[in-house]
Amino acid sequence: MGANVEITAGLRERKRRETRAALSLAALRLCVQRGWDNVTVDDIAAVANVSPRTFRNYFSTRAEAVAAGHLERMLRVADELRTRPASEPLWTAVTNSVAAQFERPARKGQALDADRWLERTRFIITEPSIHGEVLKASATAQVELAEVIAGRVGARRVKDPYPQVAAAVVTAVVGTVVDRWLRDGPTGSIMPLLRKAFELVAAGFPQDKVKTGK
Amino acid sequence: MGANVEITAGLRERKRRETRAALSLAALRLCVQRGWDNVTVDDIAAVANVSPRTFRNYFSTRAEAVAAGHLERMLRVADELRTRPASEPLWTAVTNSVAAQFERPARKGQALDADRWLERTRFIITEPSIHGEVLKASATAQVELAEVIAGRVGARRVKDPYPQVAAAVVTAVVGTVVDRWLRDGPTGSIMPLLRKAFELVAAGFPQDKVKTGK
DNA sequence: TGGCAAAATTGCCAACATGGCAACTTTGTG
DNA sequence: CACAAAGTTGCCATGTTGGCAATTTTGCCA
Repeated sequence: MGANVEITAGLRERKRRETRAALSLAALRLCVQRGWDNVTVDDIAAVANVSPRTFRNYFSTRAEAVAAGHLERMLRVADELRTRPASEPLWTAVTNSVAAQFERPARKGQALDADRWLERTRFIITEPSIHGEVLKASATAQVELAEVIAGRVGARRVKDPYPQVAAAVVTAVVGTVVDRWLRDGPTGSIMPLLRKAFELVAAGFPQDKVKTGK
Repeated sequence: MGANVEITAGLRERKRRETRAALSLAALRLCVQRGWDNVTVDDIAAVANVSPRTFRNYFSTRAEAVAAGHLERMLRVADELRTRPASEPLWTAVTNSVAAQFERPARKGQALDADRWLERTRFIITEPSIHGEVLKASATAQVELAEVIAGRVGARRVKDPYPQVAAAVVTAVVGTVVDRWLRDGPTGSIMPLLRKAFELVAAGFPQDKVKTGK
């Protein structure tokens, strides 16, 4: 359970997801374009072609709507991790799973997409008004992440703190690295930063003579 | 700079802090007592003896007011860490600093205080409506924590990811441990849980044969 | 000490957000 | 094809949020 919730469709469920996605996207688009303070629920609902009241059936706040994309993304990290070969060391697998969700979508032709992706990611991570919601979304996804990790390392006994703590660390590292990456002009790939950070984690944050790489 | 902001007083500043504290406390008290949904800004302002408009000069949302206590607490963790002997290993120092802020206040006589402290802590960590704000508060304090850690391990070079990542990990571990502690009937001290979690961190989350303690 | 500029408090208020309720539509199924 | 379940919408009462300007308090110095 929990793996691929998307398998089961059913027109009803599908439309629901579409509406939700449309609202979330509309919210993000408008906020990036006009700025957080210049977007109302009515605006979002209008763009998504539903009534303002319906918006509220899907999200209780604008912030939640905007952060929904981030939630999805973090859930995809967990999903990605699930598909990684068990032979891979945990932190390697995690690094790759995260990177897969935070690399620019250079795939489909247009470089325009990459720009917009960056613009949106930056907005989500940067805008103070939604920071709380974003962190909350991460925390939500973290639950699933913990389950995946538990399955991966083999839950030793109930109440083994390992999975929970490891998942929390992953969330923390991702937050820190993405933040840093965005600030220091996100020119290159985020991979090096991610790798370095998880190397630190894997090494237990050595305090002594140990030099960090080169 | 940053160490003890409280040294400098000035009547003005002092009163400001008092008012802020009074509002925050009033908010927390009322919310614990009546439940999140049954408390309005007006109620809080009334208890704190200021106008509702003044409340808004200090906090922009109820959630922020309630989470203010948590922010202070996390800042105290950073302050505490600053006073720890540099000889102490980082994770030991951190464990102690955190524990100092999350142990029940068994000091001053009344066991009543301990109960109320637990009740409030539980509310802050548990109530979904403020979860985002609490996480945000942690993130805010995390900045200071990173500075302290940087000073402690000796910031190698600018952009050294160590302090930021380590601080993020501390925040993550604290969140996870406190959560777990509260759920599993917070009968005893939180220390063992903290210690175990930071041992995991220090060990870099071993995946192989290594048995975790006893 | 008296007086004043800066800071804080407050009232007023318009625009939004939030969520309960009930009417009305759409969807999937037997 | 009829119908129960699920989804959408309008209506609306309460609260929230923050700008503006009037009023009061505070700290300081001549």
